[in-house]
Amino acid sequence: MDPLKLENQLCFPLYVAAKEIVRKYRPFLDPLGLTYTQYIAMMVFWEHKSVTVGRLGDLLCLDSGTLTPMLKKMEAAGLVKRCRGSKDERVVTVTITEKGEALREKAQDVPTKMAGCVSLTQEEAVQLLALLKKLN
Amino acid sequence: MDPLKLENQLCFPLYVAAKEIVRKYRPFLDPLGLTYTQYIAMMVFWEHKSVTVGRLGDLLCLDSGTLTPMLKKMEAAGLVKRCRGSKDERVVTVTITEKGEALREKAQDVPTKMAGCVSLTQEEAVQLLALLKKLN
DNA sequence: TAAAATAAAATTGCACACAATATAAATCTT
DNA sequence: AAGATTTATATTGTGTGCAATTTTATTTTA
Repeated sequence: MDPLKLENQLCFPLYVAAKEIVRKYRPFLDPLGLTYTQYIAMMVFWEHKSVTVGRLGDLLCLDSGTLTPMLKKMEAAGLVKRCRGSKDERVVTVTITEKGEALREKAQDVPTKMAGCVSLTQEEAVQLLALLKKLN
Repeated sequence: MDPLKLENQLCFPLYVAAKEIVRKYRPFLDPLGLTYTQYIAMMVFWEHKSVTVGRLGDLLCLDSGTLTPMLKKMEAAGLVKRCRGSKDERVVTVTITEKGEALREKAQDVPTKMAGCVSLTQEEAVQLLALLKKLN
């Protein structure tokens, strides 16, 4: 068993599967005007209404180098507002707008549609989730 | 159970795990002068010596938009050569160089080092692999 | 309290990743 | 065989993703 053979890697199917899932989201997210990364950010906003950039980064495992430009685009799209904190001016708090809230309705059926694209049973999904968590 | 909550997503842990794995490779690949994507490409060259861009794209699930610039960098680094086919001039065949072959020695212990970073048993790894394959 | 250390975002630079389009060559079709 | 179609890469444009650095603000420390 050659450990430097592509087919013997664990990382590679993981890398491919992650890209594949994002790709499968596209047809459902395009009509909403969201990328996958913006979509998971919106999930945070739908749940918390308002979070700092740092907190968002912790939740999404993304740094400011990725988030700052993306949040500016989302602000330009009218989905969120970005405000410097008054108490601590280093902090930027991002808050969902009415338009962002409204998008939630249109996103409602995305998870169901995606579930239809994934050929795993409920049990397998749970198992996969457990293994992925253990990986981190 | 809110299907639009981040914590209820299957995709998100997958997306995070994939990024995390690539991140864990960095300290081992940096000394070789390879990125993760270049590393998996080198695995193909170590195995096949010579492949077309198209075939490489099939194996790595990457398109020419990603491969062409990367292969040019790898050529500039002296790891591979790119040659237009003489029989069919549309085809570009990429061939590993001596230097590319030599890099294999230095990469030899990367899989072992990585295995030390992943907290999965052999059995769990097999299970994960099966679930990921079913996902595609 | 002034200087040093720390912290939060933003910026910069590089490397993907991929859709869409362009280019050029080979193949098919009539 | 000329035109249409298909095929293999390359190019373009947009959007991450992250390390490293910078900027600005806060906190700690001497």
